[in-house]
Amino acid sequence: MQPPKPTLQDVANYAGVSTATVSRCLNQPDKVKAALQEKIHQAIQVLGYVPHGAARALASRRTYCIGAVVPTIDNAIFSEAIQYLQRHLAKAGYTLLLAQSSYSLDEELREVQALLTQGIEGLVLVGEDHHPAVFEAIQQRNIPLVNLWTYHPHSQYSCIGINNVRAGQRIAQHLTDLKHQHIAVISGIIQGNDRARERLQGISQHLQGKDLAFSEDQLVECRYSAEQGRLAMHNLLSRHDNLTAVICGNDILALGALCAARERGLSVPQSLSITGFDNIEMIAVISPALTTVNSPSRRMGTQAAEYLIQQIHTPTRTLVHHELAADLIIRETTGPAVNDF
Amino acid sequence: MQPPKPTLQDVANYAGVSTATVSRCLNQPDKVKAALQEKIHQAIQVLGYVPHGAARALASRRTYCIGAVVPTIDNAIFSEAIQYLQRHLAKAGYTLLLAQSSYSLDEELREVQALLTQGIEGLVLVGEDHHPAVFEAIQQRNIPLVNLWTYHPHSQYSCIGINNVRAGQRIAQHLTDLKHQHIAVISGIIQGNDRARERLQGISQHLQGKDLAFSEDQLVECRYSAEQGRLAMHNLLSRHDNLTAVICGNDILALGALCAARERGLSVPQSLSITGFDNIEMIAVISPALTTVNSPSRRMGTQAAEYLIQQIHTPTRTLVHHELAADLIIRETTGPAVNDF
DNA sequence: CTGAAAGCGCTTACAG
DNA sequence: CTGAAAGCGCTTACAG
Repeated sequence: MQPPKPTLQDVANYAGVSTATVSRCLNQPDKVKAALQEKIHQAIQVLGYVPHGAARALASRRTYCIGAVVPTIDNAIFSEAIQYLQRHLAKAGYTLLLAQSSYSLDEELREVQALLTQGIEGLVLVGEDHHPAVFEAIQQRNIPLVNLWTYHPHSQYSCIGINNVRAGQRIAQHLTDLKHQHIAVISGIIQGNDRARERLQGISQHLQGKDLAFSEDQLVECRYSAEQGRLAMHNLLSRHDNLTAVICGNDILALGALCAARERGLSVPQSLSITGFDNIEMIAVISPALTTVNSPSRRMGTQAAEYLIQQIHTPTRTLVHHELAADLIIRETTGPAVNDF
Repeated sequence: MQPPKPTLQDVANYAGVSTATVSRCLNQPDKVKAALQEKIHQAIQVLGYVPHGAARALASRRTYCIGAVVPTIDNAIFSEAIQYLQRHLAKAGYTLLLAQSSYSLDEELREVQALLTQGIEGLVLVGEDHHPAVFEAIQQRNIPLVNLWTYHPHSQYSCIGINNVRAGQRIAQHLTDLKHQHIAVISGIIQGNDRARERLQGISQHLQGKDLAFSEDQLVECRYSAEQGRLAMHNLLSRHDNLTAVICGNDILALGALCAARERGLSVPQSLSITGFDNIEMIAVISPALTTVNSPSRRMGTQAAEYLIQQIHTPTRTLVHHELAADLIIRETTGPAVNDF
């Protein structure tokens, strides 16, 4: 039924040359006479030859694979970044190996080890916090690493991302500028998520700077889903009757919060302001359009690819600390506080 | 600086055993004495040994890799399916290799060839239409294949998906049941997208069955983005002043269409009904909540994993044709037609 | 239960 | 420009 898959040896035999020549024809065509190339390509065509990647990788000590592990692919900002990362890597002849950590650092470590086994030549992770064994393994193999969505100018690892503390401060400031004094937060799970932690820190710092208390009962942590955001909002609203603004950890959460406000007959932004984070495409076209902070996902993907490719091509392991803008995008869900209690 | 990465040989030397024993210890631990296992694991620990996947794949002729190529990862239905596919494969010890085709069959072929080079043992694609060379290559290597999002009971390839023609009919029928007579369609690009083509076909068939004309000027094709949907809607609305319903190719397009209707002061569903497709999470929590058709992405991902794993474990190449329900989900964007012209 | 040895399918100095 | 041959790091009958 199935003829065993042809090997490079088969191609060589068919074309009447050595395997070395076929290999060169594939990898360094300029070193092979045109006439032979012709013959060889014909043989490849006829036999339906497809190179054996593992054999090639073993012999050449190159895999042309880059690994990435993101918390989840099922979040527009990550899938966008991945899309651009992959596209950019492909242009340079690299393949992206993608894994998910589900926001668990232990899971991330396991995925990194699997990627290492696959022979990745570069790695992109999300955030600054990782299992120590990740750093060890990467360093031992001298593999370039870049952390996305985080910016720490003095980190000993490369990063391309945003200043999350500042982003948190900025969104909080937008609200205090509007005279809000009773502000709550719906955050993603902080555990294992340094971006969420730092944003919350920024919010908390800003509020304290304004002499506004920010205590535990003004915070709800939940998974990033619309339904969770909706429940969290109901929760907050029934615990506090004086809230005028709610900061959400991402846009999906904010959409759920918006839904809850609607269910309670609270108009946004007249009686309640709501903010998101990420600026995913669709929140601009809904009504009311969501005030949010832009997450430059595509640029992160593209720049991560550029950095890694450059690092692979040059032996020097120079770090990069690149801060991208996290612009506040004011739309329709935030307005002046109504402090009529 | 960097000690060269340790090989299995190094581990064997350090533990004072042969490479065969280390290999067995890793792959068939029950065949190795506990005392030796202890020693070997210690050696692995100390040396920081990570197996060389390419060498293993070459020697064992197994990669434990499954390939998938989807049009784009940046679409919730595909990323959800991929997420579940990956999770399920991981449980069985398989790694997912993911690629994107950008809705191009030629690009899909290139990606499949790259995956073949990587040594995939199974393949999942989206849709029924693929480059002939894809089928040839897959067949020559006797690799199990499953097509997602499509259901054709007599296809010579396995499929797990929905009946797109029927789904199109159903959504059109929902509208004609509501007495709509002037219906337009905003579809994704049909070229290279058999799902979109078949859904459109279903819509068109149903309308013709009701003696409702469906001509070219009632159709706009565009990329799947909110902004494109918005523009398409404005386009349709300025060309036709009697439209009472618009069927959109997916939820994102529908969100854009909803935005355009709002911009023109048309209330939905009072003066215009709008439908989506896919049932992505967030469209349930916005207002008005979108009427749509459910796309069982997660189940497709899970079932594809199950099928491929089973096919890899058994030599028989039995086909599966699995139809999943594409339920119509009626929410707030559809209502009775106002035929007051 | 363990080891010696062949071999998986390529690439790459080296020699010509 | 081309070929013979070694070797990449594993696995797996085979023998003991």
